[in-house]
Amino acid sequence: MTTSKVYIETFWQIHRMIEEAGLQPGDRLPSERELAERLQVGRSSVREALRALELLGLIETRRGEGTFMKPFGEHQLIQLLGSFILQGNREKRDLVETKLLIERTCLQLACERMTEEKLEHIAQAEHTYHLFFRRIVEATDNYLLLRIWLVLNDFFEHVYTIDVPSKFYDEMSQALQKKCCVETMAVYERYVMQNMSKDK
Amino acid sequence: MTTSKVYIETFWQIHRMIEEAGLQPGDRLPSERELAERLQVGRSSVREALRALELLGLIETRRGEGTFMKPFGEHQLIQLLGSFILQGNREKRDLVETKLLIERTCLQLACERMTEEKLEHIAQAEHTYHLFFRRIVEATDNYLLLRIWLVLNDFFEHVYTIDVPSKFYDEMSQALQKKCCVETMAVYERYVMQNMSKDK
DNA sequence: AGAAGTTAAGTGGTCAGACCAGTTGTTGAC
DNA sequence: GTCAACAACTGGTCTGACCACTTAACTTCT
Repeated sequence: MTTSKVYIETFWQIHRMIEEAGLQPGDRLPSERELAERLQVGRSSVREALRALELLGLIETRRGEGTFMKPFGEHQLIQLLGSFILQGNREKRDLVETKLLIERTCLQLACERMTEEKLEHIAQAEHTYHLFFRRIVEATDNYLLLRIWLVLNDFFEHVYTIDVPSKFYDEMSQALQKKCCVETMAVYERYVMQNMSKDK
Repeated sequence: MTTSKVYIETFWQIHRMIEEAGLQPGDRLPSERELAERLQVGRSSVREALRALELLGLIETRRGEGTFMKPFGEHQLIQLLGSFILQGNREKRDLVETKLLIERTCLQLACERMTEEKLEHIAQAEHTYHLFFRRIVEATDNYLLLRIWLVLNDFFEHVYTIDVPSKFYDEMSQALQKKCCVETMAVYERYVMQNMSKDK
C-alpha cells in the first residue's frame, strides 16, 4: 500500500507546483531534468507524469524550447476518447439522445435568461448549427453546461451531419425573443429532432 | 513534420493492435518488453504510450502480472480534469445548477421508461442519495447520460453534502411507480433543490 | 499421492546515463 | 551593424540495470 506509483505521485506534485506558482497559460515549467532533481525522482517518471498532463491538454511540450502551460479548451483528448467510445450503435444512439436532451435543457434555460444583448448576439451568429446553437448555450450563463455541450457536439459531428433550413434560425430567434419556452421547443422539435438520424 | 513523436506513434499502433486483435475487457496485452521489440521502439516509449492508454481508462496495469484491457466506464480522467477545473465559485455554482438540470432530465426520462423490474431494483437500493439516484439514472437506459451524471455527482460530492430524509426515497419510488412525471419532479424539488446549498 | 514450501521466470516500476535533435543566446569575424 | 559559428540549453529516445511483485513449476516432506 505504501508503494504508490512514483509517476502518479509526481503527477500530483507537479499539479501542486503549478497551482502554488500560479502558472498561467503560456508560462514555462521547469525543465524535465530540473523537475526530476527537485522532486528527487528519475527523469522517466517525470516524463510519464508530464505525458498525463499533456494528454489532459494542460501542458504543451516543444522540443528544444521547453514545457509550457496551455490555454484550457483545446481538448484533443476529446477526439481521442471519441474514437474509442463511439464504436457501437448503442453508443451512438445514446449520444444522439443525450445531445437532444441537453439542447432542450439549454433552450429552456436560455429562454429564462435571455436579454436584449444576448439576443442580438445570437441573431448575428453565422447560420451554421454549431455556431448558432453555441451562442444559445452561452446565453445560459453556465460554462459547465457549455462545455458538456461542446463535447457532445464534437462527438456528434464526427458521426452525423445536421442540416437545418435557414428558416430555423429566424424562427428560433423570434421564439427566444418572446422568451417563450414552449415555442422554442416547438421550433427545435420541428427542425432538429427529425433531422438527427441522417448518417454522415 | 517527418519526426512525429515515437510515443504518439506507438500509442496509435497499440490502439490498432487492440482493435485488430479484438481484445475485450479482461484480456491481457503483450508485455512492455514484447511490445517494444515487436514495434521496434524503446521500452520507455512503449511505457509513455501505455500511460496515455491508462489515463484514458482503457487499460490497467498490475505490477507483476501484466497489462489488461479495462471495462470501459471508469476513466478517472474526468475526475482528474475536474480537480483542475473546479476551483472558482463560478464553477461551483455552475456545477450545482448543471447537476440539478441533468437530474431532472434523467427523472423525466426514467419516468417514461420505468418498468416493474427497474422499479424493484430502485426500491431495493440503499438509502443513500448517490446509490439511489444512480439506479434512477440507470433506468434511463442511456449509458452516456449515466456517465455524465456520475462525473457531476463525483465533483459535487467533493464540495457539498446532500442529505435527504428517508421519506424522500419512499415518495420518489411511489411517484416513479405511477410513472407520473409531474409528481417525481415535485418530490425532487421538495427534498433536493432546497438542500443543495449546504457547504460541506 | 497429496499438501506445503521453495525456486525461477516473467512482469511492471524506476533509475541512471548516454546520445539525438531541435532552440536560443552568445560570441566573434567581416 | 550583420551574419555565421558555436555552446548551452531543451525535449525525445534508447539501453541496461535493478527492484517489487506475481505466477507457475518444481521440489520436498508427510
